[in-house]
Amino acid sequence: MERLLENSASPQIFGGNAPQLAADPHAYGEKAGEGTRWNPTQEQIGILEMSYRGGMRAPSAQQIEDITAQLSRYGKIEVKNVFYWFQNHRARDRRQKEKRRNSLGLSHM
Amino acid sequence: MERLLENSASPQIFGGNAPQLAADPHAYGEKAGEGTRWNPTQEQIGILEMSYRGGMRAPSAQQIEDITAQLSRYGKIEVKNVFYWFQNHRARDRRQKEKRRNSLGLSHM
DNA sequence: GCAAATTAATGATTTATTCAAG
DNA sequence: CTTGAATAAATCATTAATTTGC
Repeated sequence: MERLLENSASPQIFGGNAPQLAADPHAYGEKAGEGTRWNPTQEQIGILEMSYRGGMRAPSAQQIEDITAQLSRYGKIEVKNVFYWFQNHRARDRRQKEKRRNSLGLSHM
Repeated sequence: MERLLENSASPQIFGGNAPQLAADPHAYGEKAGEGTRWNPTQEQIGILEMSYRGGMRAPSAQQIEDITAQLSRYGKIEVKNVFYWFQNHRARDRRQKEKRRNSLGLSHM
């Protein structure tokens, strides 16, 4: 499906060099260690969630870099992974809340 | 903060009798079977937001009346509710946007 | 127990918006 | 009115959990 990726959903935070990742199922394992998506460790997830619960929602470029540096202690990670993590977490958190809100009886009348 | 509400924020749209609307937080709900504020249903919110996203920002008196008529299908509502909804929604959007902008330089470590 | 098959989570991309420069 | 900057929403794609048949 060749995503081709024109890097649109990211500010100048990670410089615009979008990674060209392997859409081809055969492409893993052999080569240059590239093409697999970031797979966060438990420590990384823990730190990210603590930050989020502590109120961090849309960290600045600087904050993202700091977090990335901290997380890289526990495994390979890039700035864009942290950026995406917050984006996805916000969106999914919000969707859960909406769901909850709807499930409370608000539909009478 | 004494707003006292000189009906400055409302055009001739609802007949000059600006609803007296409680600048005072305590003023709702207590009185004679009237006075509870509008509590929009999910359908009403959905329609309003669709209108807003469709580009409607400061609807004319006629447009407001049309919308009110449409929304009244889903629950009790008045023209002033619609007028205020747009006013508040514009302001809220603007504020959220500002906040996001600020968060780029903001750090609160 | 163990993989293949299926489903659930979640990382990464694309699309549609927003406000407000110009 | 048009465009720049920056998402958030929606979607796509891949990985992990799990279910299932042996």
